[in-house]
Amino acid sequence: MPRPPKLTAEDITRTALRLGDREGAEAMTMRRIAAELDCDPMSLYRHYTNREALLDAVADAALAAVGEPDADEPWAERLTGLLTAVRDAALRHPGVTAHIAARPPLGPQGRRIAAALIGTLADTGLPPADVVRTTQTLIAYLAASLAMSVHAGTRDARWEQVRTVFDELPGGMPGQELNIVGSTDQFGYGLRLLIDGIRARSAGPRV
Amino acid sequence: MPRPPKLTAEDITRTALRLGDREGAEAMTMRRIAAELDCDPMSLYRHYTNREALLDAVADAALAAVGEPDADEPWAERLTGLLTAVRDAALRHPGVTAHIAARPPLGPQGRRIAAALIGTLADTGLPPADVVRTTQTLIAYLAASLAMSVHAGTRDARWEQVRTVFDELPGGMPGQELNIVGSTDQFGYGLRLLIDGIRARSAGPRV
DNA sequence: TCAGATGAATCTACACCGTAGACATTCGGG
DNA sequence: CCCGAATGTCTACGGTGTAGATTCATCTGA
Repeated sequence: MPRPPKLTAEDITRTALRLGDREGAEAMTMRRIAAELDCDPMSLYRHYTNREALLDAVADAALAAVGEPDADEPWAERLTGLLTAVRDAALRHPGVTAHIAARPPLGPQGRRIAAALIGTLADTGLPPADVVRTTQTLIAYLAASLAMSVHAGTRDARWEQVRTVFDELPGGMPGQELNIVGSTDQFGYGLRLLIDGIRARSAGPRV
Repeated sequence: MPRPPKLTAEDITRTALRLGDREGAEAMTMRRIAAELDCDPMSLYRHYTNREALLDAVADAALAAVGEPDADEPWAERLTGLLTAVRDAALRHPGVTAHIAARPPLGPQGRRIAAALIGTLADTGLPPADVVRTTQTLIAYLAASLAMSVHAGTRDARWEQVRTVFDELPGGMPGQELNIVGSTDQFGYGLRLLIDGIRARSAGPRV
C-alpha cells in the first residue's frame, strides 16, 4: 500500500454536502468542490469515477441523520415517522434535495432505510408479494413530494392557475384556502392516503 | 411588424422533441437544436428566455397526445385511464421523460390534464378541500413512477440488493418473483393503492 | 420614393464545465 | 537500495449556456 491517501471518499462527500448547502446545487462542480478541499479537481476522480457517482454518494450521505424506527409503535406510525424523517433530512440539505428526488439514493444509507421500510411493511399483513412493491411506491411518492418542494417557489403561481379550475367547477366551492405545493401539510395528506390504501388492501385485498 | 418570423416557438419545441426522441435527452443542447432547425443557436432565445424554459415547453408538448377522459365511466376508471395515458405519452418520448418526472409540466397541456384530473376527482365524493390536494398527490406519484422508469435499467441491480433484505426477514418468503422497478405493473399497483385510499377517505374520512 | 423605426436573426466572445491522458510524488516491501 | 504501485497533479480538449453588439429584412409615414 503506497502513499496513504490524504483525501478520503468521506471527506469529499462531507465537504461537497456542506458546499451544496451553503451555495446551492449548481455550486457543486468538480472544480468548486476541489477548491473547497484545497486539492486538484482531478483528484476527486481517484475516489469517484464520475461527477454523477460523487453526487450519488453525497445524496446518500445526506440521509445519515435518519434514525431507525421504534419497533414498539404500530406500523402506520412507524411508517409516517420514517418517511417524515427522510423528508426532513433531505430538506435540511437543499443542495441535494433535487438529486435525492430525481434518483432515490441506493448507497448504504438508502439501503438501510429501504430495509427499515420493508421491515415495517412486513407487519402490515400485506401479502408478501406486495411488500416490496409497496416499498417502491412509498419511495416514489416521497421522491415526488421532494421534487414538488424544490420548485415550489417558482411554480406556485402556475399551480394557482390550475387550482382556479376547481373553483369554476359546478358544485365547487370558490375561495378555498390555498394549498401550498410541496408543503408538509400536502405531504402528510398524500401519505395518509397511501396508508389508508395499504390498510384497505391488507384487510381484504381487492382485485 | 417588421420581418415576419421564420421560426415559431412551436417549430422549436417540435424539432427539439424529435431530436430528443432520436438521440436522447443529452442531445437537446441549444446548439444541436439550432443545427436541426438550421439556424443560429442564439435565435432560440428570441422564443425562450432559457434552455430551461425551452425544455419545459418541450416537455409540455410531449403530453399533447393525452386525450380527455370519457365522462361516462366511473371515476376510478377515468382516473386510471387518464394517468395511464399521461404515463404512456411521457414514455413515448424518452428524451423528455426525465424532465417531465423532475418538474411536472404546467404549460397548456399540463394545465389541461390537471383540470381533467380535478374534474374527475370532483366526482369521488371527496371533501372539496381535499380534491386539489389529491390532484397534487396523484401528479406526484405519476412523476415519481416516471423517474423510476428512467433509471430502471441502471439501477435494477442495486434494487435487487434491497429486495434481498425482505428474503432474509423472519417470515419472509425467499425466492419471490422479481419486481421490475418502474414497470407498468409496479405503476398499476401503486395507483390501485392510491385509489383504494381515496375510496376509503371519500366513504368515511378518517382522522 | 425613401428615411427611419422595429424587431428578428446572427456573430463574436467569454467563462465555465467534465474529464482523458501523461506525469510527478511518495510510500511499503523485497 | 530500489522497485512497484497507488495517489495526487498538470495540461489540454471539446463541449456548454448565454451576454452584448451587430446585421438585416420588413413595415410605416411623409
